[in-house]
Amino acid sequence: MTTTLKDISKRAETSEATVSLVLNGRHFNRVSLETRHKIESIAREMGYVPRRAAQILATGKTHNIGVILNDLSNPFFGHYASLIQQRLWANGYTSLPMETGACKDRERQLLSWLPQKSVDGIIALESLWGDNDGYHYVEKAAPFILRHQDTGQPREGYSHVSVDYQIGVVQLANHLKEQGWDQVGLLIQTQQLPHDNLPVHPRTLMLEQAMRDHGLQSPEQWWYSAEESKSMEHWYDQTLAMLKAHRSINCLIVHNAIATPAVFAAAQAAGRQVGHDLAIATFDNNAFTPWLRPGVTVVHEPMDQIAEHLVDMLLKRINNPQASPKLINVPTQLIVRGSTLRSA
Amino acid sequence: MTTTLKDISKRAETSEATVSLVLNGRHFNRVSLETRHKIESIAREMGYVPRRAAQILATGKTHNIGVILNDLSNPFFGHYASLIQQRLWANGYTSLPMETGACKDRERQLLSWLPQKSVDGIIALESLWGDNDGYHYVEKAAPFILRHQDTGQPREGYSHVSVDYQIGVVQLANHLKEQGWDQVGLLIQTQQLPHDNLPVHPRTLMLEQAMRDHGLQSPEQWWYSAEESKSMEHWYDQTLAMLKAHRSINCLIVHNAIATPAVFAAAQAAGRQVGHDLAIATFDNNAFTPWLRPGVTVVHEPMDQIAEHLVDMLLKRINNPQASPKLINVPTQLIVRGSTLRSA
DNA sequence: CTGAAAGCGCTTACAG
DNA sequence: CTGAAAGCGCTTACAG
Repeated sequence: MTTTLKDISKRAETSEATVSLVLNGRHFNRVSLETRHKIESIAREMGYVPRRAAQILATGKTHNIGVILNDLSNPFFGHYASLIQQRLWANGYTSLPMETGACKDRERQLLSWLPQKSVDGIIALESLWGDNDGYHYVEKAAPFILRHQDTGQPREGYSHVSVDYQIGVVQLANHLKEQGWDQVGLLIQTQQLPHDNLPVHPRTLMLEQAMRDHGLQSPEQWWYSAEESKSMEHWYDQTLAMLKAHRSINCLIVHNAIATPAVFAAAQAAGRQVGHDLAIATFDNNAFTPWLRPGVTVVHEPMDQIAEHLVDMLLKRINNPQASPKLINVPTQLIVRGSTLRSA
Repeated sequence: MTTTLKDISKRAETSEATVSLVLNGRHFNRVSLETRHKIESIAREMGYVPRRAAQILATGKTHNIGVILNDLSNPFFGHYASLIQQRLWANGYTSLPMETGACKDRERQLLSWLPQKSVDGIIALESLWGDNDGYHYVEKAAPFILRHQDTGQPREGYSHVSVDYQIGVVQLANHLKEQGWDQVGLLIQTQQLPHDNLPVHPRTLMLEQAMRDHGLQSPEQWWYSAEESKSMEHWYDQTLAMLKAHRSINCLIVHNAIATPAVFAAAQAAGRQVGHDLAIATFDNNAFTPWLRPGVTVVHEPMDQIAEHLVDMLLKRINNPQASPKLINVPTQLIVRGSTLRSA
């Protein structure tokens, strides 16, 4: 049916080995120009494409990279998936984006399933926090790089890119204080509904600390589970309720830029005017934050740079597995737009 | 290193064949309960995971599906990637989302590369139109399903889901006419910069026809290449220019919902008020269109339903390759929101 | 109920 | 410069 090495070798009246060498460009002084041209033209003519599975089985290299992320329909992760795929492709690798759906069990399942199945390495975009020890065992099965937002302390046993929200969050608190926005309503995300020993998102902890340091008050906080945070209605309802219950609030900090259109709508419904009597700031810059009116102030992580680091670190690790794990720290940056600027 | 069937068969004192049968659940009355339990417990204990490549080579089935799409960072395609991945997964398949970057050559490359390499079938989300004949040859290599937006005429040689924009576009023209928005500025996307025999997007053609049928004027049109259409600045600049040049325009139709925040901003900059002296409508509903103020009227395609069709048709075709190709027509629907409603 | 054997399509020493 | 051969780790008739 489809053509194989053997087919080509027969027609070229040579051995499979020679065909393999030629087609993989591993003929230096090893194959005569004549047979080489012959093989190449026959391969082209027969439309030969090597069977991946056979190559993988023979070499032990898949040239596949698993990319673990929360949800492809979220443009934040979609953008990362795109950046990573392009960079991997340029290096001869294929990326396999796999969704966890913000489910820790599913993440674990993927993490244990992927390495032995069909990838040479794994990049994980941490969207679930707490219980970091779960990552330890992965590196034993395959090179593993994690992007996370904890403070940049080295973790044992695997490489990681730490996105430093400390910087951006302090810039934000400082900026809000300067502009006189001092009563902050927090719309934050957690992993489940709040209870005793609830895993709080690391950047939320940093934010609270920075606010205390700058004398910002927080009369009210709302917590969202990852599940709820997908519902724009939910953000709208809760924002509206918060603004109605606490007239003193003059600033909203939203965990995720995706939600800002609903938050803007709620502010309008509450009779507030963003930039006049209400500031709004958020995380995770995206395509529309500059274009809402007013534009949305954002603590931004440099996604292009991070994607490059993730890929480059992983490929280095694949080529040199016994090197010790590395940590790269990438600073975030506050982008100030109209939503936190006091207009006259 | 990692455990193989042979390792297990040795420890269980049986043959690889028997181990394979048990671990694949193909023991009916063929393996004794005793050896079966023995094998299962040893496999668990040794943490056995089958090598995919070996299975693929032996069976010829990859259980991978290539999903060809424009750009994962675009939430429209990201959402499709997510829906398709979940449904495939539920059926024991893995999806490989692959970006074309809106490049026809790249698409062609993927289309010829994937089948023989590592997939059992292909789902393509057409984002490049014209030159449809290019798809013919794919089906010969692997089952192939296309989602496209042409009129729902059967195409030869492969199955497809035709998203019927005719319906939604007529509803839109009708609605605009009713509301008295009759001077329409068109912000449309094309594949390259306009010239003689330029491939116009099928739904643009339908829209123009529907507008003529309803007596809507179009004093100005702007065309965007797929490349330009990624730039929000571009949409903003061009919208502003259009509104300034043609004061008579009282309605904008935007090719892609992604751009609407920039279009709204431009309208504001031009001193226009959406819902009062300017209507805005668009295609491809997304998470924020309901939440801009006013909400954005949209011609919507039912993505969940389409994703289900795509996956189900493909799996059927894989299981029954000699069945003749099918066509499913899915209607679009107009969702009316404030952006096209005349407010008092 | 179970095992020996061939085969999937490559790659890679190795021998010449 | 080239070929014969082993091997990657499974599955699947087939024979018993």
